[in-house]
Amino acid sequence: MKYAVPRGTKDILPDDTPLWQFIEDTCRETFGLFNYREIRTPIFEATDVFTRSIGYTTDIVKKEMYTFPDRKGRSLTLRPEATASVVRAGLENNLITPDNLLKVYYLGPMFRYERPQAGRQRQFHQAGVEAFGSADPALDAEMIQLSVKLFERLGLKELEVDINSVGCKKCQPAYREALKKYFESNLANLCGDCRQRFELNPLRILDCKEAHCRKYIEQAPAMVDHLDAECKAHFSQVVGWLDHLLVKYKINDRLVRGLDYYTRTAFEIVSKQLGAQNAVCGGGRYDDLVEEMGGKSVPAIGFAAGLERVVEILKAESRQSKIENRIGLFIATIGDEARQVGFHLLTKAREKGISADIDFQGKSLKAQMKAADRLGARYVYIIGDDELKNKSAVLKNMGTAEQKEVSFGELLSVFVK
RNA sequence: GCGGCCAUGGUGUAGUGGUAACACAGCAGAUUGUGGAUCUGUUAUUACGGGUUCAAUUCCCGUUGGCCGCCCCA
Repeated sequence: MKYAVPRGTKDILPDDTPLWQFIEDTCRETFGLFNYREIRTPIFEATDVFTRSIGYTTDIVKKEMYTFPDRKGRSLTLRPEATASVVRAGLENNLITPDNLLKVYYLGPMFRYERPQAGRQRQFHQAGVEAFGSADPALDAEMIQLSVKLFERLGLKELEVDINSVGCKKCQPAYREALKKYFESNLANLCGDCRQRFELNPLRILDCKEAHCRKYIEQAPAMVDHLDAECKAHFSQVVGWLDHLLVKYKINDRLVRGLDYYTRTAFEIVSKQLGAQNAVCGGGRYDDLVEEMGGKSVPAIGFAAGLERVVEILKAESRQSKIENRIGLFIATIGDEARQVGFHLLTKAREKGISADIDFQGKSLKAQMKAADRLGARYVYIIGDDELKNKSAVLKNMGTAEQKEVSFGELLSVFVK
């Protein structure tokens, strides 16, 4: 094989596209129900758009971005996620202002240079929403409800919603100190990675899966206990709204997200049906990002769902219900003249909205029938020399094998009714 | 970036140090103008490069890729 897809990318083939289309349609519909409107931003941006928003110390920025100079030497980057792009677009087009509530959604490919693994690719697809202009806890709850509804409509089961609050600029530093103080004495017992995290971002220690680290993590102080009054009130109202909306959730005070811009509410939906990469969706509030990117102070919240992971689950559940791509009519012909007439009828059928096809490989009638069968054609119209004289031919129902004589003129009316 | 496992026709799988087996799919045919059943025939330089050997698909090394885990995240 001379050419192959680049590592970590995949072709989505015709057998799978119906499933993808179902997922995409369901996303659009569900987001629409919650009054989100679609936004489409470029697939690459000036590198700064991502480095400044996602954070210089995150893995994404440090080692996972596809960054390249264009012909004029500008540094561009394939988007590793879409929130930064949406903020940039919203600011540039004056859609994000303190007084305007903006609800947008997006759908599309993202790029991260990582080692491929189950549920992890270098090009992958996300569907996400962002809401700007409100710090209302009800909005946080609505967004979590939206993500749950989305997966419900997609038909996913066995999901768990985890939520936490990571505090804000004011109270998070104190919590970091508290964590450092706690881990300091046990530093020698932690794994090498955690010792690094201790310096760079102690919050991430909470995420460590090493068994011997977990012993210490369990006893570590929780962010929830270190929130300032406002963050605490916000979090309890989010939880209150979730209860009111009957959304099931689990407070997970060890939940930490990997992007630097999150504040207050952080949430994740994980599936028990996936491997190590088990999050189907993650998101949270980012009240400082808009200002950091040059806008006024505008609170915001969003989440993104990983579509490959949804596909993986739906395939495993084989719940895709074989969304078949059948055609309505196949026109089988014998001889050149019949083919010309057949092609004419084919055109008319298509004009009437009937999906239809004809042979292009010079096949025998038998082989044409076989081809029609494989295409799942509901009907085959068989035209030969005799039929040309009578302007009438046999229409065969491929399901029942019934045949009846139908004139050229009547053919389409049979389908219309 | 690190570790483990793996790499045979379109697909899924056998197998052996001496030039590849099976299933399914595909194509062609089994009386002349008709599909889905059956039968027959047909479809592979055994990922790439190098090494050991009289001889490698089978052994060794490297490369590339895949899967799984770490990391990280969706």
